[in-house]
Amino acid sequence: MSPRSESANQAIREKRRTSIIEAAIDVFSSHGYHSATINSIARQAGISKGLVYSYFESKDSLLNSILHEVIDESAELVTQILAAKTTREKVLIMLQISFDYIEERPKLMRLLLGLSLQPEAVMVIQGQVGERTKEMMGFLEQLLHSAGIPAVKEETYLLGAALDGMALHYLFFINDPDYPWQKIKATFIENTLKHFNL
Amino acid sequence: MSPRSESANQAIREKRRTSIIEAAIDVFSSHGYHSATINSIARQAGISKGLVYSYFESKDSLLNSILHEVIDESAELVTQILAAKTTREKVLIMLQISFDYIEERPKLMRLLLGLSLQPEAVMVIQGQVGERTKEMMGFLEQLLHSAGIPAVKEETYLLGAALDGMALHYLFFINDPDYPWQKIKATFIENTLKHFNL
Amino acid sequence: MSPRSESANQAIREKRRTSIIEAAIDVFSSHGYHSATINSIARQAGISKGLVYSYFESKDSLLNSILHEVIDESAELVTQILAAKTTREKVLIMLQISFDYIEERPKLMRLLLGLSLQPEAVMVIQGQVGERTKEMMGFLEQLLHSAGIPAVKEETYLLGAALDGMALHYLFFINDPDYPWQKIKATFIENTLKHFNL
Amino acid sequence: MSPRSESANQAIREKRRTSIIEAAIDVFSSHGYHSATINSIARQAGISKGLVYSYFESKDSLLNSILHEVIDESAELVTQILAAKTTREKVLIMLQISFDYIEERPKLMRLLLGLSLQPEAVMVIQGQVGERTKEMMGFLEQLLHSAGIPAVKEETYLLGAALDGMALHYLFFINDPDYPWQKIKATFIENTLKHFNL
DNA sequence: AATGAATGAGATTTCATTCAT
DNA sequence: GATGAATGAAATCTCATTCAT
Repeated sequence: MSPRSESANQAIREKRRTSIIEAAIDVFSSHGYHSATINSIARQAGISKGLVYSYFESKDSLLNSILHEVIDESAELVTQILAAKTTREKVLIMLQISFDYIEERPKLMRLLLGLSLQPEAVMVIQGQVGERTKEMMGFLEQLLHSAGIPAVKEETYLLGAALDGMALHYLFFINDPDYPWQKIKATFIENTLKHFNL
Repeated sequence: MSPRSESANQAIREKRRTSIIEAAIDVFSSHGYHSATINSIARQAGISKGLVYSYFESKDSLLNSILHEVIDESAELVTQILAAKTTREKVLIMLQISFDYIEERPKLMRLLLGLSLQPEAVMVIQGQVGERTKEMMGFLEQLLHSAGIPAVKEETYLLGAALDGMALHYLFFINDPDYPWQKIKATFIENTLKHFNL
Repeated sequence: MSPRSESANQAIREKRRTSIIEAAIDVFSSHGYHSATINSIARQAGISKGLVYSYFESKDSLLNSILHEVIDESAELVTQILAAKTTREKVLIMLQISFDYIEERPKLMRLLLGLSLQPEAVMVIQGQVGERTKEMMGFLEQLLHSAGIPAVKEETYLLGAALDGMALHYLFFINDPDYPWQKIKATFIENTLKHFNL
Repeated sequence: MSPRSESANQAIREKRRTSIIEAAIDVFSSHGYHSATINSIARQAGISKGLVYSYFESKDSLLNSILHEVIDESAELVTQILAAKTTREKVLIMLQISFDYIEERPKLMRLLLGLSLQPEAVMVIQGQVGERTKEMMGFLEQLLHSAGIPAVKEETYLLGAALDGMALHYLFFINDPDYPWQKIKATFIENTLKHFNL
């Protein structure tokens, strides 16, 4: 029989790549980058460890690829926020998107927060997580500024910190049945709008 | 020469133990628990690898001991807060103590936040960080409750999340000269008191 | 379309086989047998990894085939030498053929010399390189003997060693622009003829 | 009991270092650098593989250390040759030392010859083997020049090649009981002196 | 016949832990 | 009590070989 067609191979590779990345996010997230082993990532993806290296040069490069995907995704989300008309809507959508992200990609979120805590440990990352965070803060500042909020700089940092704190707590308590996430989220949104007089 | 007295020995051991724990917090904090090596901890403490094992059974047990010390320290801090008279004072002192802790023990803080993000990574820890966090939240709830704040549960979680978010950001931005930590802190305190009508 | 004729297929296979062998000599020679990968040999031959295995059972067997080809080639060369009439001519032709071989097949030469230095490295080879060398020495001895050279055995070994040393140096210095290979070669031939009073 | 004294440790380390280097020369020599495994070197040295890494940063660095030792040794030998008075003596001593080296350190010799054949394979080495070879050639040239030999350059290369060829053959045939090494060596010396009219 | 995705044994390297001194 | 030499399990990464297509 003839060999697989070029496009069939492309499809296989694209699918595998995605499944490895998902598996890696999962394992990096729960064990941390260094404790996670390529073997467990491969097992999680249902493949052999050798195959991981056919898709990613190294463990470092695998993490790097994940971060690049994240950054690309983030950029897309920002455009959604900018599409809103009033400031109130912009802030609301921003909050909504943030919480959606936390809820839909908790593992990715945990990975990013974990990496942001160990700048020296994971050399490869270096700027990347920092860059993304700063861009986010810049965007937030612009948003608040356009709403005419005084003391913008401090308020930006405070809002950013509050959002990251929410994410941290969500990840920490999510399996606790007594944790009233929906209510907390609603109260947070309410408090935020009120705080900014929106 | 006469042998060192029993009590002198004890004092030396205690001092050494503390210095190993400090070194471990330092190294665990910057490299992460897994990547930190006993060798580098020993070097940091100015002693030999072998001696670490005369004080702590294993790397796991060293981390465990750190956590116990932290928990004991926390308990002490709580009593300070309870000593205040008015609710406003209690909240103020609580905030002050929290920020002092973040500023004075950034490495410990980073370690704790990192551990809280990776529940599966270090089996031994499991409950401990969680226990401490929950105790903190309970205490916070009690505090807000005594101040007659409505929606106490949500507000407690929100305040806790905000404080952890502040810590996360402090650790992340602390080396950035443009980061206005003092102003942010002041604004946070102001906002919080205002939010609770204190 | 009609299927390719049997003989056309044969021709294609033969050509392919040769191209794989040439690629393998190239890669084995520059990286060493162990470090050479089937992948790079396939790439060098312009085909896929899998196809190499349709021509050769294994990496070992590929090396083996190379050696067999070499041995067959050598045998041919020997007949050329024997065709010469006088001893002087025989020696001259032998030297000429040796140097031609070194110059035209430096990669093969490097491979053979390398293998001869590592008897334990590649089990399969074991005897083969040795056999060939001994045959060569036997032939050389016969040649010198027929020229009435005294102390034939030692002189044979000395001539063989000198030729191998020339090859070794040629391979080592060939990229050095100051290396006067042509002059060295001429002087070697001159010295040799003089040494044997030819 | 008190820990080992500083000097006792020094002695242990020096001895081990030497034994690892000897084992490495042995294994590198017979299997080639790439095929040789750290495990087999460790086994040969009677230690665990981990200990090898306590003495040498990497396999590369182990090879590097061997080469440095070789280069240092070579320099010493050269001084011995220069101590001789007449040219004849110098040449004789040079030959003697060369053959002694081949006979006493056959494994090292095999390693060096093998490395000289694979300049691209063993990156670490890069210049080193080449440097040493060129220095040797330079020294040889000087020696012949001082003896008033015409066509010095070619004769130098020829003598160098002959010596390396002798080494190659010695290593190849040494286990063959019919190989008359002593006679070959004597004839070589005789021929050489005669060739240079010494 | 031809491809390259996939596997897994095996190599290098790291490091928690032990133990002789 | 104190040191660091020594071990070996485990992690990262490579590559010969297989096999579905």
